[in-house]
Amino acid sequence: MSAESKSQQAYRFVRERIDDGRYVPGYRLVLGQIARELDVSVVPVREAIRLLEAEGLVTYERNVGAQVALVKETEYLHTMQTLALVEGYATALASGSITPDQLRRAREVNERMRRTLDDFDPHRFTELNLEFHSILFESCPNPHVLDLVRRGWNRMKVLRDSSFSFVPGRARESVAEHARIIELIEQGADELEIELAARRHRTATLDAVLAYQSEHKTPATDAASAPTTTEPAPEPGDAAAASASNLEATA
Amino acid sequence: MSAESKSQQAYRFVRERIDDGRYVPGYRLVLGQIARELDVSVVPVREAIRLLEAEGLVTYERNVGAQVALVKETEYLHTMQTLALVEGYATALASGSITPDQLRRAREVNERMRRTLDDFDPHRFTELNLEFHSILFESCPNPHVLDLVRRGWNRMKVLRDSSFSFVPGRARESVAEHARIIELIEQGADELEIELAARRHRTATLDAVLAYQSEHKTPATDAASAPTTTEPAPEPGDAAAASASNLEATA
DNA sequence: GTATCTGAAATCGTATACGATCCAGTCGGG
DNA sequence: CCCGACTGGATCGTATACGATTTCAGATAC
Repeated sequence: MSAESKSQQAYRFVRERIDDGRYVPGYRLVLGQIARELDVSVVPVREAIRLLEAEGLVTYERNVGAQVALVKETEYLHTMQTLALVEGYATALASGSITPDQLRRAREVNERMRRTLDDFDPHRFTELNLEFHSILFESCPNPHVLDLVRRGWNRMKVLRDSSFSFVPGRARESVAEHARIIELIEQGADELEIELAARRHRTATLDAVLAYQSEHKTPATDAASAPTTTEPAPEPGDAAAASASNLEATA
Repeated sequence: MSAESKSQQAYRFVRERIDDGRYVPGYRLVLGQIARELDVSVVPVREAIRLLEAEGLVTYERNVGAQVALVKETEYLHTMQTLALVEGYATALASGSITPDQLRRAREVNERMRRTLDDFDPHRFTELNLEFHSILFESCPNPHVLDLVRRGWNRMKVLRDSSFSFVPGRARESVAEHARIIELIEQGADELEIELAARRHRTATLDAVLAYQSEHKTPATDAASAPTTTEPAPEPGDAAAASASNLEATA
């Protein structure tokens, strides 16, 4: 009768909360508690948690439990680097079969991004940015690569609260680079050229973030470098609290 | 007391059998049966199966069960393409911090590969090939990328029996390309240059496979195009049988 | 001969139960 | 005062049990 199994239900339940920030990094995921909330038993919840672990969204220790993954600065760097790689490639692969309508939509979204520059809203900008890039690689014929891109974006979501990714002033350049990429695709540039342009676009953001960071807080402390010994993890009670601030513009 | 949990035990049990070919693609994985073999209950087995599903090694359908993933020709192409991408990048990233000892080992392994050419043993060649490439990217500083490379190799293992990947005569070129890559790294070439060389090395193999295939059996039928309706899946009894033949040289 | 129905067997999905493990706080010895 | 052993509570890990779903063989109708 039920369209989805309880383990899938549990997966979506937790996943949703990680994605939108209700479960912040470090939040402890207690099987029994989640099971009670969902009115299911612990077995499907456990299964869901293990899947999330396999995706890298939560960490897990035997007989101890799970928590939303805590990430370090280097983790952010590596994720972004990988995302630059696969997304650039996906964009290049898709460029061969992109439709005029997709190009039109991409231009339009980028135009909307440009218009937000005056009255800047990082949250909105990030949303549009995701939409823009999605359009560019949505006709990528290799589902493997697309899957890797999705993973990269998901990972970035978890990193949202790490406060590494906000760089004021980068947005304007970003819009210009978007325009450049569209231009390359329109004039039927070489796939490798498109790939590298898209990759550089992401790498530039990464560099900007790192530069901004080393400029503003030189010690550049890792967030939660030793999650087991020190305890920066919020307790079950204040999951909703620590979120809702600190938005970013990973453009 | 036990070093590993039963779910991990079950995971390794099945994984091992998929990797070495005892469970061929299409082999039906019955929870209760595996549980009895391992003398555990079905719960940890189920968990293991779902993890394997998340990795793409098995397919799963609700209330029906799991089987070792059946792959099509396009799947092989996409996997190889993705592997070319991430492995090339991993190699380039690692080239910056590669040690003289690693370079020496790589040269030595490639030399061993060259010596097998006269009395060609595809199995041995493939082993050495894996070792060669592993050395090149083992000092890659980005664990994400390395993880993607590992996934790619694992996926290729499942594709082993698909008979797409054997191309006589390609081995010699492969050894030469290996030498070229080492040369580039030694002379401190640009990272992008190394990346593209390593990528082309893989892409060339892919092209060779496709060419060989279209030349020898023009219809180019997909293996098991509709696993649900037609039933090419071997039954539990003959798991050990269909394997042990048909080795490949994915070089 | 083919198509459809039906019931039993096989298999899956999850609730429940209970032992195992970990953690934090307490107590006693040094 | 500090440190190690002890203990209670919380949580995890898995065996077992049972209902739900699928599959398939055999029977029946056409």
